[in-house]
Amino acid sequence: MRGQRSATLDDVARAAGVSRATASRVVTGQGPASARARDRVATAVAELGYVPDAAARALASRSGTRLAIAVIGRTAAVLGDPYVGRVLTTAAHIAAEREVGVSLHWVPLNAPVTLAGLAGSRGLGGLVVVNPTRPALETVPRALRGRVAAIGVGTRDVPSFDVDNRTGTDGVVRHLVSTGRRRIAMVTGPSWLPCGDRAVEAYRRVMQDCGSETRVVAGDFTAARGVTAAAEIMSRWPDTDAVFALSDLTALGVLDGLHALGVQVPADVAVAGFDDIAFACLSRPALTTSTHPVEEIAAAAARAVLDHDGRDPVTFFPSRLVVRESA
Amino acid sequence: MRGQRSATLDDVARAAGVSRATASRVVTGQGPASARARDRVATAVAELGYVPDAAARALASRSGTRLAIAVIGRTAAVLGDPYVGRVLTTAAHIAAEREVGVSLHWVPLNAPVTLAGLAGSRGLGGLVVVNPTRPALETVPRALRGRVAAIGVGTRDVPSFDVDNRTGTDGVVRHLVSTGRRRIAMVTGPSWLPCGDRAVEAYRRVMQDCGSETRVVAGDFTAARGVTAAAEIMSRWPDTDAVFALSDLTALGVLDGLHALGVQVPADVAVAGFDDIAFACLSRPALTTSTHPVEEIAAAAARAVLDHDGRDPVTFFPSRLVVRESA
DNA sequence: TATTGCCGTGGAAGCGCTTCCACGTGTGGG
DNA sequence: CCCACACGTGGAAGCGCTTCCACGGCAATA
Repeated sequence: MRGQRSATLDDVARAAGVSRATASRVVTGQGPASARARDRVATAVAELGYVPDAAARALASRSGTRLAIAVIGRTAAVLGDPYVGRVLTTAAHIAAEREVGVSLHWVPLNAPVTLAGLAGSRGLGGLVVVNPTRPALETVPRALRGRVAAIGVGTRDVPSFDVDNRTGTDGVVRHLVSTGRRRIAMVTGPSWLPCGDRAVEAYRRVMQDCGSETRVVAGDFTAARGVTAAAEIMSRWPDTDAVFALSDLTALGVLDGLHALGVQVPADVAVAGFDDIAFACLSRPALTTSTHPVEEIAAAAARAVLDHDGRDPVTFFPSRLVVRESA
Repeated sequence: MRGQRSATLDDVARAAGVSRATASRVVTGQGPASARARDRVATAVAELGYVPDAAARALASRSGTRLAIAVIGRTAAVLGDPYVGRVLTTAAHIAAEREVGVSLHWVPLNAPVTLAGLAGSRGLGGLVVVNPTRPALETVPRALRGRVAAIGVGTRDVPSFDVDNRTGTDGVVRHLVSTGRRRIAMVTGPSWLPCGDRAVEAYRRVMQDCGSETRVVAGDFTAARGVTAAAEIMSRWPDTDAVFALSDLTALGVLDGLHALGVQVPADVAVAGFDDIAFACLSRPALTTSTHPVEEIAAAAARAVLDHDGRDPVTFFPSRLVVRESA
């Protein structure tokens, strides 16, 4: 068992009988190196169990070797959300392809911890901000601009990637109308997330087209809120015949809340969600919803920051209606 | 608008009219500094928008400022699993308390990418390995030993934290027995995860105690597997009157598969899961299960590596039976 | 007034790595 | 046979930061 100190590149170079410069070239695979040198260094690396120091490497090469994901949100709940899990999974994949690490940051809303501190910019290859708010985005250090992308919100400040929840909502609500529903309530997302506005707008338009009043209650994308929202809606508008929630989690909660109220779904009230999460097809009745290609979106964002390409400011990914039993 | 290069500590020192050493002391808050110096440096920092470079800091101070979470698993699915999301949430919190970052790594089973490469040890304050396999654990660089903890598996190699799924399973299966079930099938976890062994053992013991045969099929903690497992069980042992799955996700899938087969739950077959995930109470019928204090476990593991305390090698957290409608 | 002690400070030495540059070598063409 | 040109190599200069150490100035003590 060797001493405490872990092996450095100098140790490797010495063991291999070459200079540190040569050892570095071999280890990184950059620059010329004779077969002989390559061999000896490789042997030494294996023998000493050498692992390059990420910090030193980042410092010397002044290049990013890390993809940071910052999740903005009011509570810890956001990280428990399957949505974030899918984003992280995807990011981890893209990062693995590029051989960069992923760092994860949870930024509370109205955070004293800003994205600036988070970044510690050297060694940061790119930053993907999930559900950014404008103030949060403004704390991104200047040096990083151009290596930042947003997902979950369409903003023009940085390249953004999001699902097209305008047409998605349109599709769902029209489906409800086409099955004879007219008194349709909507549970939105949290008010600090502007992405819901486009959806609400789409909903209003359809309601207007068929001469119905709008029934909007604020949500927060959680299942718990769905339960209370169901009660709220049925007490404010007892003749409601359909509920559309901008999140499957919430829709599932609505299903539960309605069940507790003794309301039959879809016989009495139809329920539809948005996202098409894995559980959507496991609920009873199975949830009608609209897809949300989270993986595609996250991959696009991760690639955008890592490749540093100057893309269109906002990209919307299409959402597709999935009709199951609940509506 | 200042030049491209972001401000360094030298810039701050110059602007404040002090030496770099003093500036460093003020910024880190370590070491003596006069009120005057503190003031001037603080002003300069604010003015220049200075952000310390994490890499350089880690390199110079040779101290860890990052908590790494490595998730071991066969497919990307593991990261989509709510379990991992909860672990990450918790880790992010603990890390935020300690003012360290979190990095996330997905390590495929039989990974060419080992935990060694992941670590790039400098700047790593600790490593929590989720669902470690012994080979994976062996790739952890020596320098890191003592700053590594495992969760999701009880291993003696490093401090480990896991739910006590032996007594948890015992509780669930005895509950099934107490409600008159005798022909109970079990869907296990993935075979590469040794943690399931203790659970299977507990199940076998109860079955033996009441003179029933064991009916075990291998699972993988996914809902999809639950659907196929239900079909498999009902065709192999048509008289089965209860199914216990070691994961709620799988149990939910079993519910779905049984429904497709026209089997009534719990009338014909009782179903129970393990984990008590959020969706457990949203399914119809609501799922009977046993708790899994993921947050507590993850917090304990994160604290253990960050505080570098020499705790007991294996800690099991108790699981509590939650009876709902499905069993 | 001379001596001891302490505190705030700046100089300088690295942390482990990448990369520029200059320096031999060995090859091909003139 | 000599010059040009590659190519592989080692020396050395940093990357931005922390921290050791020695130094000067001040107040407290003799």
